[in-house]
Amino acid sequence: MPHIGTQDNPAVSTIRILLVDDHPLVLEGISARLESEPGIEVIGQANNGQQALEKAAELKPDVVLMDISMPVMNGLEAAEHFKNDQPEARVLILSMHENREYIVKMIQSGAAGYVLKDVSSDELIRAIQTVHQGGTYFSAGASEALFSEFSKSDQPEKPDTGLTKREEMVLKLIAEGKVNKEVARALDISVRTVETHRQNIKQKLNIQTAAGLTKYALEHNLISL
Amino acid sequence: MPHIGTQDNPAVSTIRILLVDDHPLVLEGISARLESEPGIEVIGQANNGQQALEKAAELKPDVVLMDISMPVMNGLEAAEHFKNDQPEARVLILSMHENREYIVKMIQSGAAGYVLKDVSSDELIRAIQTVHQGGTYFSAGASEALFSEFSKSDQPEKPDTGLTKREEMVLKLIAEGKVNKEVARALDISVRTVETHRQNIKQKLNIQTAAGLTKYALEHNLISL
DNA sequence: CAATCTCTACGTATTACTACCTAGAATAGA
DNA sequence: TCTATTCTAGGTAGTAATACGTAGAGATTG
Repeated sequence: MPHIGTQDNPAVSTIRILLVDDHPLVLEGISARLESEPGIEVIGQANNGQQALEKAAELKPDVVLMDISMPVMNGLEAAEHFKNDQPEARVLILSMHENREYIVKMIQSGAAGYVLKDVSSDELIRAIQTVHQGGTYFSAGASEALFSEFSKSDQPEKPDTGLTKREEMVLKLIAEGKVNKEVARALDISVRTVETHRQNIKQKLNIQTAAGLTKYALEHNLISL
Repeated sequence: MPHIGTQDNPAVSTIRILLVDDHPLVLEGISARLESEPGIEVIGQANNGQQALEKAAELKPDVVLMDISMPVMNGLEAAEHFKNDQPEARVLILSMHENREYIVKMIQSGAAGYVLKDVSSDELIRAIQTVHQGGTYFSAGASEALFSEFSKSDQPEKPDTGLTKREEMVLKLIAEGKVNKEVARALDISVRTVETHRQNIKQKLNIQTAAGLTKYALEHNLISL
């Protein structure tokens, strides 16, 4: 327990942690490891979300290190409550679920980070420090799960559009909002040629309108917003 | 400067860093600070994205710490190239831009993290360690910018377009690829009215073409892909 | 080398969109 | 209540896009 009036860590204040997990063993293990770390102090433990909220209200932890799956009140609900009732507390999720949905939900519920249980204790400590400083932390597996779609969505599959290069080029320019005349100028070809391309494109893609073309181009990442 | 052949850090291999920034002063400062950190080694520097790619190909850094705004080839483009050409290198963006668009784009371009230039050197080092271990790091400001909408994203915010409800409706239908006649039928109004709406919309948004309208609608979440 | 594909370009007619107006009815706000 | 806004609708003209053709030059390929 913290004492007052004597010399504590001078410059860096200790990060006060509330540990929440329904497995006593996990609780103990992590607690022991964290306690051995200077600058980190485990000020309390809880077995479920309900308890966590109560203890947090009393202890005012800096960081709440919490599991997701728990009885009584799971990490998701608990995170919601933390966001509303005790926004000062930074919630760091410690989970074994690598599921994207989970992670996104946790973020939306206000969690500041998400580490998988397979991380090293060093990494866990780094995560704690990060969220304490206001940052966001995702461990490798989590960030992968979280951003895999995100990042792949850049140029995912270039699914064979059936369009020729030239047609794609024309489509791209049209989708960007250029009129035929401008496209023609840009590609240094006749307006009629552009029209021909345009027609062929629409025929190939079975699209009728200009707006449809733009939508198509966006869907297929020929252009970006 | 690094030496070879003598005792380096034994268990933990050194994190080899390539620093990229177009400001020599920044380069020097960060480099000096990082060099003082055990476990981190600045193996090279570059002034722009182009150089960064070349040097990286040669030096094979673990982490590329890179600015966004640079001449010749900016961080965004460079990150793209890294993703494609040297995916082993983890790209950590060091930027002063707190803009959400920037951050999202960087992630989509394959960056493993994004730290604002106002972070402490301790935090920067933590970020480096994080991305090196495969994690994702966002500093406080960045994660805030990144997830503020995300968290709210239950209803993906509708920024005031200045359009009336009816105009939005028309715009939506147009953006979906409907021609005026279809819009008119859908809303049970005259084609002329749709045309009027269309004109007003274009005037309000300062957009000239139909394709532009679609793009606008997509950008502003009036419709989704 | 003939067949195919791609890119280029034009003709003609029709339809759609655009620009720039006016204007009435309904509604919301000061 | 007066006013501004919104939604409705139209006139007139010009510009752009579409539909449906044809067709030559150049590259690719079986």
